[in-house]
Amino acid sequence: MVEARNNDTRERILDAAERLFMAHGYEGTSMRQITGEAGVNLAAVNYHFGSKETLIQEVFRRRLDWLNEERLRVLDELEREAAGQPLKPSQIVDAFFGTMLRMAEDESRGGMTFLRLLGRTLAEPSEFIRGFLAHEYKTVVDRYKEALFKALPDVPKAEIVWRFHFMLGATSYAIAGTDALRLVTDWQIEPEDSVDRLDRLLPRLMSFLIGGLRAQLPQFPDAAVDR
Amino acid sequence: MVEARNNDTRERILDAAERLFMAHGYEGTSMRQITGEAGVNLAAVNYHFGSKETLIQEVFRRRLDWLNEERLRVLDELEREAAGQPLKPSQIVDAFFGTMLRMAEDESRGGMTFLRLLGRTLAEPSEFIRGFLAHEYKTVVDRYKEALFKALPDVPKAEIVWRFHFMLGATSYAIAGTDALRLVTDWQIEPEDSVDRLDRLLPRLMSFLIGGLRAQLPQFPDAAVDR
DNA sequence: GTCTATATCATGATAGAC
DNA sequence: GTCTATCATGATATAGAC
Repeated sequence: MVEARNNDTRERILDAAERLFMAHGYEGTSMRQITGEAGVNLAAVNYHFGSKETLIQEVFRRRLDWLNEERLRVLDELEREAAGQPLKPSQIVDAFFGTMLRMAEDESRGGMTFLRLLGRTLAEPSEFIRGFLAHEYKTVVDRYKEALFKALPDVPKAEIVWRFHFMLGATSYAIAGTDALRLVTDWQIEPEDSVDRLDRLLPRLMSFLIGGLRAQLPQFPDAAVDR
Repeated sequence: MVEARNNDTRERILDAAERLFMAHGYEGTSMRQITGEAGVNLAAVNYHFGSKETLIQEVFRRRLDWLNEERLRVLDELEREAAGQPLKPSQIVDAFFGTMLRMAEDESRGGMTFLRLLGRTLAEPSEFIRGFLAHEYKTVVDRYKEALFKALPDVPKAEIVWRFHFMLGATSYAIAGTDALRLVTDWQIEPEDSVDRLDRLLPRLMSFLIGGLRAQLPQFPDAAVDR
């Protein structure tokens, strides 16, 4: 809490916005709340970011740039080591989802706050948010899809894409960590089973995802053609 | 579109609210949008429902009452037929998630619109919404948890609860059917692989969920005790 | 760069005529 | 039950002094 008194304001705004968007959503958070929590003037947001839309984009960009580069780096590394052989599905799943979850252990990269924001936002209705997220993600998702195609040559590609989709959903939901889920599930949790214990969540989630990814292929009730 | 000219207004409001909340979220939808689309007067919402909060609760209650009763009915039926024997996990999963997805084939029960709204709302940040959803769901989730405990006696209960949680996430995400996902996944979809073809989605999702539910148990890296 | 003050507009809700 | 008119509030954004 020293040093560059300058971009301090900028960072304080981003931190407050990250936390509040996580807690109340984009539409549910006002600029007054953000500047109030950041302890800066109301006008500072527009000065530094231009608009509320640009602000949330910056909130994501600040974290996602690193995450997606890291995901590509890890995949490159795995493929280099494999020297042309297909990877194990569990390696790919861990490189994509594990890297994301482990990021939450690093407070300087947003910690659980950003992870939860990300989980919630993937289901967010605002079109422009989903739009730029899709753009941020496109390259990395394409690379991972290709890796999965190679790793699972017997599974139809459409099936793999759907299962990627299901894995994203299970993970987003798990990391969104809404209180609703604690209520819905509402079990007597032991401390080591808490949502916040990422070291316990990660192996659990990985088992589930890999089980789903490698599940028996579906039996369609009828080879019906288009209606 | 005739008959009771009276509660017609009420239904029109509920229909419009359902669609708009699905498309833009709770905070992102205004009463003016709702009454505009419903073709009724702005004051009608407050007259019929009292407030925006009560309105969205009614939007959900109208559909969830039936769904959750149906889920209990189907589970009762399965347990009656099993006569004390544990059910197959796939039967339980289908009774819970399959019943939900098949509801979307019935336009008079909200169709895809309500299904998507439901998927998105489970990750919604607004506390009061998650609060009453949790309340609506509590009984049915408890019953299904018990059924899963019996069906999978070798799997620790905490593990089953987590996997239920993951299944909910994968399903919510799949039915939320955001355009973002089409972009993220962005494959050349064949018509029969479209999000809207529930008859194709259901078997796919079931395979994935059951694969995840029955996956190998996780290996925790270290039997660490509390910090 | 940061502040105050304010412009402009949209929101949820209600009072009261019909 | 339905309408018009309006209130009170809070929203995003900006102009202009310091």
